[in-house]
Amino acid sequence: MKPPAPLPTSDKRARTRDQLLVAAQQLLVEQNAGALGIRQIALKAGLVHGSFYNYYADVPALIEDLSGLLFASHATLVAGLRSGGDDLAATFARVTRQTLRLIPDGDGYGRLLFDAGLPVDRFVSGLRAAMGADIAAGVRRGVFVADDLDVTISLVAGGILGAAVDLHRGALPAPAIEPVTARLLETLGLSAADARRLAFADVTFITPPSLPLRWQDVPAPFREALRAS
Amino acid sequence: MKPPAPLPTSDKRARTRDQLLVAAQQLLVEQNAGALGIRQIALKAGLVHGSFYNYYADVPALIEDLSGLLFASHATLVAGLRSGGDDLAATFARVTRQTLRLIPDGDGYGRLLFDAGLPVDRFVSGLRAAMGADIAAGVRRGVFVADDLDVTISLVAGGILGAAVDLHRGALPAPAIEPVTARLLETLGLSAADARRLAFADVTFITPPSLPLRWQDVPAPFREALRAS
DNA sequence: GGCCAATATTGACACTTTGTCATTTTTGAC
DNA sequence: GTCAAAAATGACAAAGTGTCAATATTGGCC
Repeated sequence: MKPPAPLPTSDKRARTRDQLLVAAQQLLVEQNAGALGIRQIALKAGLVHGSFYNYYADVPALIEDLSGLLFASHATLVAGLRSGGDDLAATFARVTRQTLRLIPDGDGYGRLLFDAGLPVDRFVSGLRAAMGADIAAGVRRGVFVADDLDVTISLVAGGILGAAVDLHRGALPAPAIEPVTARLLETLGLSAADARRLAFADVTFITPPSLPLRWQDVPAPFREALRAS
Repeated sequence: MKPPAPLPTSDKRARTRDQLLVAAQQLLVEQNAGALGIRQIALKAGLVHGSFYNYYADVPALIEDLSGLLFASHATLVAGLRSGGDDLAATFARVTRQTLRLIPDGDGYGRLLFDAGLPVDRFVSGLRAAMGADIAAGVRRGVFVADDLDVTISLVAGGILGAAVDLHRGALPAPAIEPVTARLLETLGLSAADARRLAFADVTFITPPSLPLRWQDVPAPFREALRAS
């Protein structure tokens, strides 16, 4: 079987692995991660099942890489939002709003995160770490007030996750994103007025990367820093 | 209903199914749900793998039942706490504290919920529903204040989940449970002083059911109401 | 205690999937 | 254009899944 021609190119390895990841994401639209099979993924990616093992040891290994890719993709987005200015409260509001906006009527971020059975540990702990650092910095500068920092971080990170889950389920409508952001800012010690002002401020949102995600679309510095495995 | 049949009155069926659930819980101490095999579970329960199919269609079906059992077990616990009194704020504090106490140094509730790869959807949405009803009732009675009920419920439910995750990971120490409870009560509109008083009140905790869980240990009314499929 | 139908268990079977690997094909640097 | 390294292939052994007719067990009834 044969012949299709020699393809152009350079990093064949990276491209083939992305093909596997793309195939997995397509299958995850209709299946749970637990139901994915090596044969299935490989065929969808245009490979014979034996070739899968050139890239991953087994399906969980691919799933973990996909989960890392999802996190890297979000981290890239956040980095873009963060570079806007150095007002920590305003940055928090921007990041929170844009993150929550990814969920509801979506290209499928919500499904990937909450319904597909991916391990979201890395995502959640990464979110907590990044946000924890920002909140701690805000407290040091006097922008935020928190008598018990760890408790505040848990509640704020949990609140964002809870809102995301509810947005995905339809238990919260999309217009609730700004009120949620405002109340989180209050939890961080801002006055109700300031919280509202920041949460409802006009902002231009960065367009998020569309699915399916590919490592090749992740800027190189992030790719190297975050592709753990 | 079966019109023509001498009905079995034994609980052998229920006992064997509980054996399968127990075997699965034992295996989940060291394995992910995705890695469980029918043969493995059945052998551990003292059966041949073919017998498994008398009880569940496949492993995901058992896992779902286990997830329902976990929720039923918690719901039973909460019902016991709730019957204490009709002060909604005090009840909220009791339920939150006892729920969070299950997680950290545990018989394994934390692992089962957060690490074993069980689908926690039912648990999370059940928590949200029960808590949402209580919060709404509290708002109606003037015990709680919430301008946007859905937002408040999302943030409070998410906060509890977030704290549970962090307790399980060790990012929050067990003594943080009461401060977390206090801040959640503030989110519900109580004054800082009232929140602290309720969150730190002396209470006698009900001892939770120990693992492994069995449907036979769930009181009959809850068993019937919650054993979905 | 012993009988009997309903029910549970068994083990063998066909089928699917996984993981390995020697071989063939493709790639891209020279 | 050549060639060593890298990737893809397909056939295989091993393991798991799901089915089912046959066998064993259970508990109600006398």
